[in-house]
Amino acid sequence: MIKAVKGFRDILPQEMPLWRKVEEEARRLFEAFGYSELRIPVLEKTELFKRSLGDTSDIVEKEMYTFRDKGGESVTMRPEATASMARAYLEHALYHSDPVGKYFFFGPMFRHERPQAGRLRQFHQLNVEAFGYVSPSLDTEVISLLDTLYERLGIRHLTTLEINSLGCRECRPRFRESLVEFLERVKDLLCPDCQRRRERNPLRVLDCKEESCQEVLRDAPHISRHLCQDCRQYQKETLAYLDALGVEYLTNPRLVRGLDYYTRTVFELTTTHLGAQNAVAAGGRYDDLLKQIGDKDIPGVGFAVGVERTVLLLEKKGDWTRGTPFHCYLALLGEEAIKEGFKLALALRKKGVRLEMNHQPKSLKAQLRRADKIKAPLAIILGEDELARGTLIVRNMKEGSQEERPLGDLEGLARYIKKEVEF
RNA sequence: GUGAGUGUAGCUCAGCUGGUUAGAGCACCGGACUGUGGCUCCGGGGGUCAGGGGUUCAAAUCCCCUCACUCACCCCA
Repeated sequence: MIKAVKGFRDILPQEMPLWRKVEEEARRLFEAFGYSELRIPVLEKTELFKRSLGDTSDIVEKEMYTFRDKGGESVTMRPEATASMARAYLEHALYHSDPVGKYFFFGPMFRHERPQAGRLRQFHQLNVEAFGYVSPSLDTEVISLLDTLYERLGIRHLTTLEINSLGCRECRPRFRESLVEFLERVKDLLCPDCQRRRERNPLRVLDCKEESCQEVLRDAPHISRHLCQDCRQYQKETLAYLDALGVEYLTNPRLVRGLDYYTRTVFELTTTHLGAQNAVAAGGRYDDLLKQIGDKDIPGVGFAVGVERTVLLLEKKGDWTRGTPFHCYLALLGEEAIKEGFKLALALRKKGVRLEMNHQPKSLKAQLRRADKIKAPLAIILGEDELARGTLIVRNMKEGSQEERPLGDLEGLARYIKKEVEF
């Protein structure tokens, strides 16, 4: 048997209601905040991600689905959306029509990692990006949007919002330098993973989970002490806005994001309910990203929500899902009735009645059993006897009562059904 | 890439220290009730016991290899 590719999964009908809930709530909210939907392609030139994420980031180094297309060009299935959205923004020169560009996107991402609970090779993200302004209130808008989304979904209480500032192109290098210096001094005390991180991506040593490392890091340089005056003021204002809005958060000076392009504000929405995976959404400001992939010095801020992980939280909370409910089941007996009934089915369906019928001759018992199984509140029975009388039977499955109605009165029947099942 | 665990029906699982034709519940189909669902009772279909090799008179059961899945490390949404 041919099975799905490892790390790629089907989303079955029974899961769809929760997916729709997330997508619909997100769309409604994003639009309320002034963000417009933008669709980006699955495939991009590999160079885009190398430049934006950083050559030495894990994603670029070992997790991308990269291949040469028939023209010999190296292309990559997007591992994240921010770089693509920035590319689209620049490519279409959208900054000309409006100083601030606010966009959202929903779609699959691809990373070649070993799958485990809450981690897939194809997974979905909802992205929000605001290009054009450097402003604490814009950062706050974006963060409060994420906060509100989870609030609306009823799972904000299962998560924690953590915030930090990574500094800007002025102060971040200085901090990095002093951190590297510090790590050099204590390198023998670090775990083997951190030995590697120390050289590749020193900031990441900060959020190592090893207790021994955290012990050592107690004396490590603090990012907050290295922030320049502007960054310090920026963070202060951002936090003040969040306080004013009543957004609950924790500042975490050890919070570092895995992608290279972040500057100043970074944040993560984490949970303890997803096994080893703790991030359900994350984002931040990236004032140097657009310059790296285009030539425009345009700042941006945004976040990505892990949709699978969000759906898992909804399930954890106990949201239950059910399929599309039927309004009516049509039971037919005898060749003539089947012909006539098929026409009736189409007419009712055109009027919006969610109607199911059988496509194989079956006993009335079997047909009603199915009507019961799919929880249709009404069943219409049309057999040879009714056909001869020019009638049909409408049976109320809950009450067990039924009545005979004229076959020709389509309008009346449709009205009756709508009244009975209230749709 | 590294480590650990698990593979028996569509699903959840039983099958003790090897011993005839491999089981249950749920689900599915049907009958009891020739045209009236749910409840009950009865019956039915569905398995290369993940695959391959080995030990043995005999393997779902013991050993080895492979594969798949899961979880964790790593990384991240």
